[in-house]
Amino acid sequence: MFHILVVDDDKNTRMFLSAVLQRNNYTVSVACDGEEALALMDREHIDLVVLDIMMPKMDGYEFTKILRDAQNNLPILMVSAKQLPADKHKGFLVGTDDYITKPIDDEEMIYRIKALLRRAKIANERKIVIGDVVVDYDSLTVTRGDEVQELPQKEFLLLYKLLSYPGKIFTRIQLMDEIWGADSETGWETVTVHIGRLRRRFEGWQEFSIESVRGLGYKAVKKL
Amino acid sequence: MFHILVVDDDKNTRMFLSAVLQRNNYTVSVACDGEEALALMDREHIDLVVLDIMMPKMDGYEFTKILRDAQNNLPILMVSAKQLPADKHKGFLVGTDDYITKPIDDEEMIYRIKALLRRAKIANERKIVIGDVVVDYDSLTVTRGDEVQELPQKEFLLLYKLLSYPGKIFTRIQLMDEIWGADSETGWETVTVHIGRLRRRFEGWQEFSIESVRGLGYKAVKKL
DNA sequence: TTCTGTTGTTAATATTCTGTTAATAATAGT
DNA sequence: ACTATTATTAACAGAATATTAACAACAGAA
Repeated sequence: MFHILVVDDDKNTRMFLSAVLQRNNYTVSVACDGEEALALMDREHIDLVVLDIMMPKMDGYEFTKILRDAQNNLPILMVSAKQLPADKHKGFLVGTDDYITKPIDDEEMIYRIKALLRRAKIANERKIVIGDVVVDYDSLTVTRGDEVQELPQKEFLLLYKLLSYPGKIFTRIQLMDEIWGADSETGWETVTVHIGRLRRRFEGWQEFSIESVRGLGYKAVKKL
Repeated sequence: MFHILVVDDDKNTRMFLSAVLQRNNYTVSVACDGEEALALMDREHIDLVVLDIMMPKMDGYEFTKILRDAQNNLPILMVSAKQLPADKHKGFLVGTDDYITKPIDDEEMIYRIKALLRRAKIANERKIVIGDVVVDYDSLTVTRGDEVQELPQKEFLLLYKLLSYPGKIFTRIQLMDEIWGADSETGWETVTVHIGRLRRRFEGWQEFSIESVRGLGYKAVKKL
Protein backbone atom coordinates (compact mmCIF):
# COMPACT_ATOMS: atom_id res chain seq x y z
CA MET A 1 0.00 0.00 0.00
CA PHE A 2 2.38 2.64 1.22
CA HIS A 3 6.10 2.25 1.17
CA ILE A 4 8.07 3.74 4.02
CA LEU A 5 11.76 4.38 4.27
CA VAL A 6 13.38 4.14 7.69
CA VAL A 7 16.67 5.94 8.08
CA ASP A 8 18.55 5.27 11.28
CA ASP A 9 22.12 4.35 12.08
CA ASP A 10 21.22 2.07 14.96
CA LYS A 11 20.44 -1.44 13.90
CA ASN A 12 18.11 -2.19 16.79
CA THR A 13 16.02 0.87 16.19
CA ARG A 14 15.80 0.03 12.50
CA MET A 15 14.55 -3.43 13.26
CA PHE A 16 12.10 -2.21 15.82
CA LEU A 17 10.64 0.39 13.49
CA SER A 18 10.45 -2.02 10.56
CA ALA A 19 8.60 -4.51 12.68
CA VAL A 20 6.06 -1.98 13.90
CA LEU A 21 5.47 -0.60 10.43
CA GLN A 22 5.12 -3.99 8.79
CA ARG A 23 2.69 -5.06 11.45
CA ASN A 24 0.61 -2.08 10.33
CA ASN A 25 0.63 -3.13 6.70
CA TYR A 26 3.27 -0.80 5.39
CA THR A 27 6.10 -2.06 3.26
CA VAL A 28 9.50 -0.92 4.49
CA SER A 29 12.95 -0.16 3.21
CA VAL A 30 15.82 0.76 5.48
CA ALA A 31 18.95 2.85 5.21
CA CYS A 32 21.75 3.50 7.70
CA ASP A 33 22.45 7.06 6.73
CA GLY A 34 21.43 9.93 4.52
CA GLU A 35 23.56 9.01 1.55
CA GLU A 36 22.29 5.50 1.44
CA ALA A 37 18.78 6.82 1.77
CA LEU A 38 19.15 9.20 -1.15
CA ALA A 39 20.61 6.45 -3.30
CA LEU A 40 17.75 4.18 -2.41
CA MET A 41 15.18 6.81 -3.21
CA ASP A 42 16.44 6.91 -6.76
CA ARG A 43 15.58 3.30 -7.18
CA GLU A 44 12.39 2.86 -5.21
CA HIS A 45 9.23 4.80 -4.81
CA ILE A 46 8.91 6.04 -1.27
CA ASP A 47 5.76 7.47 0.25
CA LEU A 48 7.15 8.64 3.55
CA VAL A 49 10.43 8.80 5.43
CA VAL A 50 10.96 8.09 9.11
CA LEU A 51 14.20 9.82 9.87
CA ASP A 52 16.52 9.83 12.86
CA ILE A 53 18.14 13.15 13.51
CA MET A 54 21.36 11.85 14.95
CA MET A 55 23.31 10.09 12.27
CA PRO A 56 26.92 9.83 11.16
CA LYS A 57 28.06 11.50 7.92
CA MET A 58 24.88 13.36 7.06
CA ASP A 59 22.45 14.19 9.85
CA GLY A 60 18.70 14.38 9.61
CA TYR A 61 18.58 18.13 9.12
CA GLU A 62 21.00 18.07 6.25
CA PHE A 63 19.10 15.24 4.65
CA THR A 64 15.82 17.10 4.89
CA LYS A 65 17.37 20.24 3.56
CA ILE A 66 18.75 18.48 0.50
CA LEU A 67 15.37 17.00 -0.26
CA ARG A 68 13.53 20.24 0.16
CA ASP A 69 16.07 22.13 -1.87
CA ALA A 70 15.40 19.69 -4.67
CA GLN A 71 11.72 20.57 -4.48
CA ASN A 72 10.95 17.21 -3.01
CA ASN A 73 8.14 17.46 -0.53
CA LEU A 74 7.98 13.89 0.57
CA PRO A 75 6.44 13.68 4.03
CA ILE A 76 9.09 13.27 6.71
CA LEU A 77 8.57 12.13 10.26
CA MET A 78 11.58 12.99 12.37
CA VAL A 79 12.70 10.98 15.31
CA SER A 80 14.55 12.94 17.92
CA ALA A 81 16.32 11.64 20.97
CA LYS A 82 16.34 14.99 22.65
CA GLN A 83 13.34 16.60 24.09
CA LEU A 84 14.54 20.15 23.97
CA PRO A 85 12.15 22.64 22.46
CA ALA A 86 15.06 24.25 20.65
CA ASP A 87 15.51 21.06 18.71
CA LYS A 88 11.90 20.74 17.80
CA HIS A 89 12.02 24.17 16.41
CA LYS A 90 14.99 23.42 14.24
CA GLY A 91 13.22 20.42 12.83
CA PHE A 92 10.36 22.49 11.60
CA LEU A 93 12.65 25.12 10.22
CA VAL A 94 14.30 22.75 7.78
CA GLY A 95 10.98 21.51 6.61
CA THR A 96 10.04 18.37 8.46
CA ASP A 97 6.39 17.64 8.59
CA ASP A 98 6.18 16.14 12.03
CA TYR A 99 8.37 14.63 14.72
CA ILE A 100 8.28 12.22 17.60
CA THR A 101 10.72 11.84 20.47
CA LYS A 102 12.42 8.77 21.79
CA PRO A 103 11.45 6.54 23.43
CA ILE A 104 9.13 5.80 20.54
CA ASP A 105 5.55 4.96 21.28
CA ASP A 106 4.46 2.84 18.36
CA GLU A 107 0.83 3.81 18.45
CA GLU A 108 1.69 7.44 18.39
CA MET A 109 4.04 6.89 15.50
CA ILE A 110 1.45 5.05 13.45
CA TYR A 111 -1.08 7.72 14.19
CA ARG A 112 1.25 10.45 12.99
CA ILE A 113 2.22 8.52 9.89
CA LYS A 114 -1.39 8.09 8.94
CA ALA A 115 -2.00 11.78 9.38
CA LEU A 116 0.99 12.67 7.22
CA LEU A 117 0.02 10.30 4.46
CA ARG A 118 -3.48 11.63 4.45
CA ARG A 119 -2.22 15.14 4.10
CA ALA A 120 0.22 14.23 1.35
CA LYS A 121 -2.55 12.54 -0.57
CA ILE A 122 -4.73 15.58 -0.32
CA ALA A 123 -1.85 17.71 -1.49
CA ASN A 124 -1.80 15.65 -4.66
CA GLU A 125 -5.40 16.32 -5.39
CA ARG A 126 -5.41 19.99 -6.33
CA LYS A 127 -7.02 20.88 -3.09
CA ILE A 128 -6.42 23.56 -0.53
CA VAL A 129 -6.86 22.41 3.02
CA ILE A 130 -7.39 24.75 5.93
CA GLY A 131 -8.29 22.92 9.09
CA ASP A 132 -11.56 21.17 8.35
CA VAL A 133 -12.11 23.12 5.18
CA VAL A 134 -11.23 21.66 1.80
CA VAL A 135 -11.28 23.71 -1.37
CA ASP A 136 -11.37 21.40 -4.38
CA TYR A 137 -10.37 22.81 -7.73
CA ASP A 138 -11.66 19.99 -9.87
CA SER A 139 -15.20 20.05 -8.59
CA LEU A 140 -15.41 23.74 -7.72
CA THR A 141 -16.52 22.89 -4.23
CA VAL A 142 -15.74 24.02 -0.72
CA THR A 143 -16.30 21.47 2.01
CA ARG A 144 -16.44 21.80 5.75
CA GLY A 145 -17.19 18.63 7.65
CA ASP A 146 -20.11 17.15 5.77
CA GLU A 147 -21.27 20.46 4.41
CA VAL A 148 -20.53 20.79 0.71
CA GLN A 149 -20.91 24.01 -1.21
CA GLU A 150 -20.63 24.20 -4.92
CA LEU A 151 -19.69 27.69 -6.00
CA PRO A 152 -20.12 29.42 -9.32
CA GLN A 153 -16.93 29.52 -11.37
CA LYS A 154 -16.01 33.13 -10.98
CA GLU A 155 -16.56 33.07 -7.28
CA PHE A 156 -14.65 29.85 -6.93
CA LEU A 157 -11.67 30.96 -8.97
CA LEU A 158 -11.48 34.15 -6.99
CA LEU A 159 -11.47 32.31 -3.71
CA TYR A 160 -9.03 29.73 -4.97
CA LYS A 161 -6.62 32.34 -6.16
CA LEU A 162 -6.72 34.22 -2.90
CA LEU A 163 -6.36 31.12 -0.77
CA SER A 164 -3.50 29.84 -2.91
CA TYR A 165 -1.41 32.68 -1.59
CA PRO A 166 -2.73 33.42 1.84
CA GLY A 167 -1.64 36.80 3.14
CA LYS A 168 -0.64 38.03 -0.28
CA ILE A 169 -2.38 41.16 -1.42
CA PHE A 170 -3.99 41.19 -4.85
CA THR A 171 -5.27 44.33 -6.51
CA ARG A 172 -8.60 44.18 -8.20
CA ILE A 173 -6.95 44.70 -11.54
CA GLN A 174 -4.62 41.79 -10.90
CA LEU A 175 -7.51 39.54 -10.03
CA MET A 176 -9.37 40.70 -13.11
CA ASP A 177 -6.42 39.88 -15.32
CA GLU A 178 -5.81 36.49 -13.82
CA ILE A 179 -9.34 35.25 -13.66
CA TRP A 180 -11.24 37.13 -16.33
CA GLY A 181 -8.28 37.50 -18.65
CA ALA A 182 -6.48 40.72 -19.41
CA ASP A 183 -8.69 41.68 -22.32
CA SER A 184 -12.01 41.16 -20.62
CA GLU A 185 -14.63 43.84 -21.06
CA THR A 186 -15.81 43.50 -17.53
CA GLY A 187 -15.07 46.35 -15.15
CA TRP A 188 -12.98 45.78 -12.05
CA GLU A 189 -15.84 46.86 -9.81
CA THR A 190 -17.33 43.42 -10.22
CA VAL A 191 -14.45 41.98 -8.27
CA THR A 192 -15.70 43.94 -5.32
CA VAL A 193 -19.13 42.49 -5.71
CA HIS A 194 -17.88 38.96 -5.97
CA ILE A 195 -15.77 39.43 -2.87
CA GLY A 196 -18.89 40.57 -1.12
CA ARG A 197 -20.72 37.47 -2.23
CA LEU A 198 -17.92 35.23 -1.04
CA ARG A 199 -17.94 36.92 2.32
CA ARG A 200 -21.61 36.43 2.72
CA ARG A 201 -21.37 32.82 1.67
CA PHE A 202 -18.72 32.02 4.25
CA GLU A 203 -20.04 34.30 6.92
CA GLY A 204 -19.14 32.97 10.32
CA TRP A 205 -16.53 30.53 9.09
CA GLN A 206 -13.59 30.60 11.46
CA GLU A 207 -11.03 29.01 9.16
CA PHE A 208 -10.35 31.89 6.83
CA SER A 209 -11.50 35.32 5.84
CA ILE A 210 -11.08 37.75 3.00
CA GLU A 211 -9.82 41.09 4.15
CA SER A 212 -9.64 44.28 2.24
CA VAL A 213 -6.56 46.42 2.19
CA ARG A 214 -7.72 49.94 1.59
CA GLY A 215 -6.29 51.50 -1.50
CA LEU A 216 -4.74 48.24 -2.64
CA GLY A 217 -7.01 45.28 -2.86
CA TYR A 218 -7.78 42.06 -1.04
CA LYS A 219 -6.04 39.23 0.71
CA ALA A 220 -7.10 35.93 2.22
CA VAL A 221 -6.21 35.25 5.82
CA LYS A 222 -5.98 31.78 7.31
CA LYS A 223 -6.86 31.54 10.95
CA LEU A 224 -5.87 28.49 12.87
CA MET B 1 3.76 -5.16 -14.70
CA PHE B 2 2.18 -2.22 -16.45
CA HIS B 3 3.40 -0.87 -19.73
CA ILE B 4 3.25 2.87 -20.23
CA LEU B 5 3.59 4.85 -23.42
CA VAL B 6 5.13 8.31 -23.19
CA VAL B 7 4.31 10.64 -26.05
CA ASP B 8 6.27 13.88 -26.13
CA ASP B 9 8.19 15.70 -28.79
CA ASP B 10 10.88 16.93 -26.43
CA LYS B 11 13.69 14.49 -25.92
CA ASN B 12 14.58 15.67 -22.44
CA THR B 13 11.05 15.36 -21.19
CA ARG B 14 10.80 11.90 -22.69
CA MET B 15 13.94 10.82 -20.91
CA PHE B 16 12.90 12.35 -17.64
CA LEU B 17 9.50 10.72 -17.73
CA SER B 18 10.94 7.36 -18.73
CA ALA B 19 13.38 7.50 -15.86
CA VAL B 20 10.73 8.36 -13.31
CA LEU B 21 8.39 5.68 -14.57
CA GLN B 22 11.05 3.00 -14.71
CA ARG B 23 12.16 3.85 -11.22
CA ASN B 24 8.60 3.12 -10.20
CA ASN B 25 8.61 -0.28 -11.82
CA TYR B 26 6.73 0.48 -14.96
CA THR B 27 7.99 -0.57 -18.34
CA VAL B 28 8.08 2.25 -20.84
CA SER B 29 7.83 2.88 -24.55
CA VAL B 30 8.26 6.30 -26.07
CA ALA B 31 7.00 8.11 -29.14
CA CYS B 32 7.74 11.60 -30.48
CA ASP B 33 4.33 12.32 -31.89
CA GLY B 34 0.83 11.04 -32.27
CA GLU B 35 1.39 9.12 -35.48
CA GLU B 36 4.33 7.23 -34.11
CA ALA B 37 2.32 6.51 -30.99
CA LEU B 38 -0.59 5.06 -32.92
CA ALA B 39 1.75 2.90 -34.99
CA LEU B 40 3.43 1.66 -31.85
CA MET B 41 0.14 0.84 -30.22
CA ASP B 42 -0.62 -1.55 -33.04
CA ARG B 43 2.42 -3.57 -32.18
CA GLU B 44 2.60 -3.41 -28.40
CA HIS B 45 0.14 -3.73 -25.60
CA ILE B 46 -0.16 -0.45 -23.74
CA ASP B 47 -1.84 0.03 -20.37
CA LEU B 48 -1.69 3.79 -20.11
CA VAL B 49 -0.55 6.80 -22.10
CA VAL B 50 1.24 9.87 -20.77
CA LEU B 51 0.59 12.49 -23.38
CA ASP B 52 1.94 15.97 -23.98
CA ILE B 53 -0.64 18.37 -25.35
CA MET B 54 1.73 20.48 -27.36
CA MET B 55 3.14 18.46 -30.21
CA PRO B 56 3.93 18.96 -33.88
CA LYS B 57 1.78 17.27 -36.53
CA MET B 58 -0.93 15.86 -34.33
CA ASP B 59 -1.54 17.48 -30.96
CA GLY B 60 -2.68 15.80 -27.78
CA TYR B 61 -6.32 16.64 -28.24
CA GLU B 62 -6.44 15.20 -31.72
CA PHE B 63 -4.70 12.07 -30.56
CA THR B 64 -7.17 11.56 -27.78
CA LYS B 65 -10.03 12.15 -30.13
CA ILE B 66 -8.84 9.52 -32.57
CA LEU B 67 -8.48 6.96 -29.82
CA ARG B 68 -11.87 7.63 -28.36
CA ASP B 69 -13.41 7.50 -31.79
CA ALA B 70 -12.08 4.03 -32.19
CA GLN B 71 -13.81 3.08 -28.97
CA ASN B 72 -10.46 2.85 -27.27
CA ASN B 73 -10.78 3.89 -23.70
CA LEU B 74 -7.19 3.50 -22.68
CA PRO B 75 -6.44 5.67 -19.66
CA ILE B 76 -4.68 8.89 -20.67
CA LEU B 77 -2.77 11.28 -18.47
CA MET B 78 -2.34 14.62 -20.19
CA VAL B 79 0.59 16.88 -19.57
CA SER B 80 -0.10 20.56 -20.05
CA ALA B 81 2.43 23.34 -20.14
CA LYS B 82 -0.02 26.06 -19.38
CA GLN B 83 -1.13 26.81 -15.92
CA LEU B 84 -3.99 29.11 -16.61
CA PRO B 85 -7.06 28.04 -14.71
CA ALA B 86 -9.24 28.36 -17.77
CA ASP B 87 -6.92 26.07 -19.64
CA LYS B 88 -6.65 23.59 -16.87
CA HIS B 89 -10.28 22.95 -17.13
CA LYS B 90 -10.19 22.69 -20.87
CA GLY B 91 -7.60 19.97 -20.47
CA PHE B 92 -9.75 17.56 -18.64
CA LEU B 93 -12.83 18.60 -20.49
CA VAL B 94 -11.68 17.23 -23.83
CA GLY B 95 -11.86 13.61 -22.85
CA THR B 96 -8.73 12.77 -20.98
CA ASP B 97 -8.95 10.90 -17.79
CA ASP B 98 -6.70 13.17 -15.82
CA TYR B 99 -4.10 15.83 -16.33
CA ILE B 100 -1.03 17.35 -14.70
CA THR B 101 0.69 20.61 -15.41
CA LYS B 102 4.34 21.34 -16.04
CA PRO B 103 6.66 21.52 -14.28
CA ILE B 104 5.99 17.88 -13.59
CA ASP B 105 6.11 16.74 -10.02
CA ASP B 106 7.06 13.09 -10.24
CA GLU B 107 5.26 12.07 -7.11
CA GLU B 108 2.09 13.65 -8.29
CA MET B 109 2.44 11.95 -11.63
CA ILE B 110 2.96 8.52 -10.10
CA TYR B 111 0.05 9.09 -7.79
CA ARG B 112 -2.24 9.93 -10.64
CA ILE B 113 -1.05 7.05 -12.76
CA LYS B 114 -1.75 4.64 -9.96
CA ALA B 115 -5.21 6.05 -9.55
CA LEU B 116 -5.93 5.77 -13.27
CA LEU B 117 -4.74 2.19 -13.48
CA ARG B 118 -6.81 1.25 -10.49
CA ARG B 119 -9.89 2.77 -12.06
CA ALA B 120 -9.24 1.17 -15.43
CA LYS B 121 -9.13 -2.20 -13.73
CA ILE B 122 -12.48 -1.56 -12.12
CA ALA B 123 -13.92 -0.44 -15.44
CA ASN B 124 -12.96 -3.76 -16.97
CA GLU B 125 -15.03 -5.72 -14.53
CA ARG B 126 -18.20 -4.76 -16.36
CA LYS B 127 -20.33 -4.62 -13.27
CA ILE B 128 -20.88 -1.81 -10.82
CA VAL B 129 -22.29 -2.49 -7.40
CA ILE B 130 -23.66 0.23 -5.18
CA GLY B 131 -25.36 -1.12 -2.10
CA ASP B 132 -28.27 -3.20 -3.37
CA VAL B 133 -27.98 -1.86 -6.86
CA VAL B 134 -26.13 -3.76 -9.57
CA VAL B 135 -25.39 -2.22 -12.93
CA ASP B 136 -24.48 -4.95 -15.38
CA TYR B 137 -22.75 -3.99 -18.57
CA ASP B 138 -23.29 -7.26 -20.36
CA SER B 139 -27.04 -7.32 -20.08
CA LEU B 140 -27.62 -3.56 -19.98
CA THR B 141 -29.62 -3.95 -16.84
CA VAL B 142 -29.90 -2.20 -13.53
CA THR B 143 -31.08 -4.32 -10.64
CA ARG B 144 -32.28 -3.38 -7.20
CA GLY B 145 -33.45 -6.23 -5.03
CA ASP B 146 -35.77 -8.21 -7.28
CA GLU B 147 -36.53 -5.25 -9.48
CA VAL B 148 -34.80 -5.52 -12.84
CA GLN B 149 -34.72 -2.73 -15.39
CA GLU B 150 -33.38 -3.14 -18.85
CA LEU B 151 -32.39 0.22 -20.21
CA PRO B 152 -31.97 1.40 -23.75
CA GLN B 153 -28.40 1.33 -24.91
CA LYS B 154 -27.54 4.99 -24.90
CA GLU B 155 -29.13 5.58 -21.57
CA PHE B 156 -27.32 2.62 -20.12
CA LEU B 157 -23.93 3.59 -21.45
CA LEU B 158 -24.35 7.06 -20.11
CA LEU B 159 -25.22 5.82 -16.67
CA TYR B 160 -22.45 3.27 -16.74
CA LYS B 161 -19.86 5.81 -17.68
CA LEU B 162 -20.90 8.20 -14.98
CA LEU B 163 -21.06 5.54 -12.30
CA SER B 164 -17.66 4.16 -13.31
CA TYR B 165 -16.09 7.33 -12.03
CA PRO B 166 -18.32 8.51 -9.23
CA GLY B 167 -17.70 12.11 -8.34
CA LYS B 168 -15.81 12.82 -11.53
CA ILE B 169 -17.26 15.53 -13.69
CA PHE B 170 -17.88 14.82 -17.35
CA THR B 171 -18.78 17.48 -19.85
CA ARG B 172 -21.50 16.80 -22.33
CA ILE B 173 -18.96 16.89 -25.12
CA GLN B 174 -16.83 14.36 -23.37
CA LEU B 175 -19.76 12.05 -22.88
CA MET B 176 -20.71 12.51 -26.51
CA ASP B 177 -17.23 11.59 -27.62
CA GLU B 178 -16.97 8.56 -25.43
CA ILE B 179 -20.40 7.10 -26.02
CA TRP B 180 -21.48 8.32 -29.41
CA GLY B 181 -18.00 8.61 -30.87
CA ALA B 182 -16.30 11.88 -31.59
CA ASP B 183 -17.51 12.22 -35.16
CA SER B 184 -21.12 11.54 -34.41
CA GLU B 185 -23.61 13.87 -36.03
CA THR B 186 -25.66 14.03 -32.92
CA GLY B 187 -25.65 17.28 -31.03
CA TRP B 188 -24.54 17.44 -27.42
CA GLU B 189 -27.94 18.69 -26.33
CA THR B 190 -29.06 15.12 -26.56
CA VAL B 191 -26.94 14.24 -23.59
CA THR B 192 -29.01 16.64 -21.55
CA VAL B 193 -32.18 14.90 -22.56
CA HIS B 194 -30.86 11.46 -21.77
CA ILE B 195 -29.72 12.64 -18.39
CA GLY B 196 -33.23 13.85 -17.81
CA ARG B 197 -34.60 10.47 -18.76
CA LEU B 198 -32.22 8.67 -16.46
CA ARG B 199 -33.18 10.93 -13.62
CA ARG B 200 -36.83 10.28 -14.15
CA ARG B 201 -36.25 6.56 -14.38
CA PHE B 202 -34.39 6.39 -11.10
CA GLU B 203 -36.38 9.02 -9.35
CA GLY B 204 -36.48 8.33 -5.66
CA TRP B 205 -33.58 5.88 -5.67
CA GLN B 206 -31.40 6.53 -2.66
CA GLU B 207 -28.28 4.75 -3.86
CA PHE B 208 -27.04 7.24 -6.38
CA SER B 209 -27.97 10.35 -8.23
CA ILE B 210 -26.82 12.31 -11.24
CA GLU B 211 -25.99 15.87 -10.44
CA SER B 212 -25.29 18.70 -12.77
CA VAL B 213 -22.34 20.99 -12.30
CA ARG B 214 -23.27 24.24 -13.90
CA GLY B 215 -20.93 25.31 -16.62
CA LEU B 216 -19.11 22.00 -16.62
CA GLY B 217 -21.29 18.97 -16.96
CA TYR B 218 -22.59 16.07 -14.93
CA LYS B 219 -21.35 13.73 -12.27
CA ALA B 220 -22.70 10.68 -10.52
CA VAL B 221 -22.86 10.71 -6.76
CA LYS B 222 -22.97 7.58 -4.67
CA LYS B 223 -24.91 7.83 -1.48
CA LEU B 224 -24.37 5.25 1.22
C1' DT C 1 -48.58 -3.25 -42.07
C1' DT C 2 -49.13 -1.50 -37.49
C1' DC C 3 -47.45 -1.05 -33.16
C1' DT C 4 -43.86 -0.19 -29.94
C1' DG C 5 -39.92 1.61 -28.00
C1' DT C 6 -35.66 4.15 -28.84
C1' DT C 7 -33.32 8.16 -30.19
C1' DG C 8 -32.60 12.84 -31.55
C1' DT C 9 -34.54 17.69 -32.23
C1' DT C 10 -36.57 21.72 -30.92
C1' DA C 11 -38.75 25.22 -28.39
C1' DA C 12 -40.74 26.94 -24.13
C1' DT C 13 -39.74 27.33 -19.30
C1' DA C 14 -37.10 27.55 -15.30
C1' DT C 15 -33.05 28.40 -12.92
C1' DT C 16 -28.76 30.30 -11.73
C1' DC C 17 -24.81 33.53 -12.75
C1' DT C 18 -22.80 37.74 -13.73
C1' DG C 19 -22.10 42.57 -14.25
C1' DT C 20 -23.96 47.28 -13.47
C1' DT C 21 -25.57 50.80 -10.92
C1' DA C 22 -26.77 53.58 -7.20
C1' DA C 23 -27.38 54.28 -2.39
C1' DT C 24 -24.99 53.66 1.95
C1' DA C 25 -21.15 52.95 4.92
C1' DA C 26 -16.45 53.24 6.44
C1' DT C 27 -11.92 55.35 6.50
C1' DA C 28 -8.08 58.51 6.29
C1' DG C 29 -6.45 63.09 5.93
C1' DT C 30 -6.98 67.73 6.91
C1' DA D 1 -15.77 67.41 12.44
C1' DC D 2 -15.78 67.71 7.63
C1' DT D 3 -14.52 66.13 3.18
C1' DA D 4 -12.77 63.28 -0.28
C1' DT D 5 -11.88 58.86 -1.22
C1' DT D 6 -12.70 54.17 -1.11
C1' DA D 7 -15.45 50.08 0.13
C1' DT D 8 -19.82 47.53 0.91
C1' DT D 9 -24.26 46.16 -0.18
C1' DA D 10 -28.66 45.52 -2.32
C1' DA D 11 -31.39 45.47 -6.20
C1' DC D 12 -31.92 44.78 -10.82
C1' DA D 13 -31.42 43.23 -15.69
C1' DG D 14 -29.72 40.43 -18.95
C1' DA D 15 -26.83 36.46 -20.12
C1' DA D 16 -25.95 31.97 -19.86
C1' DT D 17 -27.26 27.51 -18.74
C1' DA D 18 -30.29 23.64 -17.52
C1' DT D 19 -34.74 21.18 -17.55
C1' DT D 20 -38.70 19.49 -19.56
C1' DA D 21 -42.27 18.33 -22.67
C1' DA D 22 -43.71 17.43 -27.07
C1' DC D 23 -42.87 15.74 -31.32
C1' DA D 24 -40.56 13.54 -35.39
C1' DA D 25 -37.83 9.91 -37.38
C1' DC D 26 -36.64 5.45 -37.34
C1' DA D 27 -36.12 0.49 -36.52
C1' DG D 28 -37.62 -3.82 -35.24
C1' DA D 29 -41.22 -7.05 -33.63
C1' DA D 30 -45.70 -8.82 -33.93
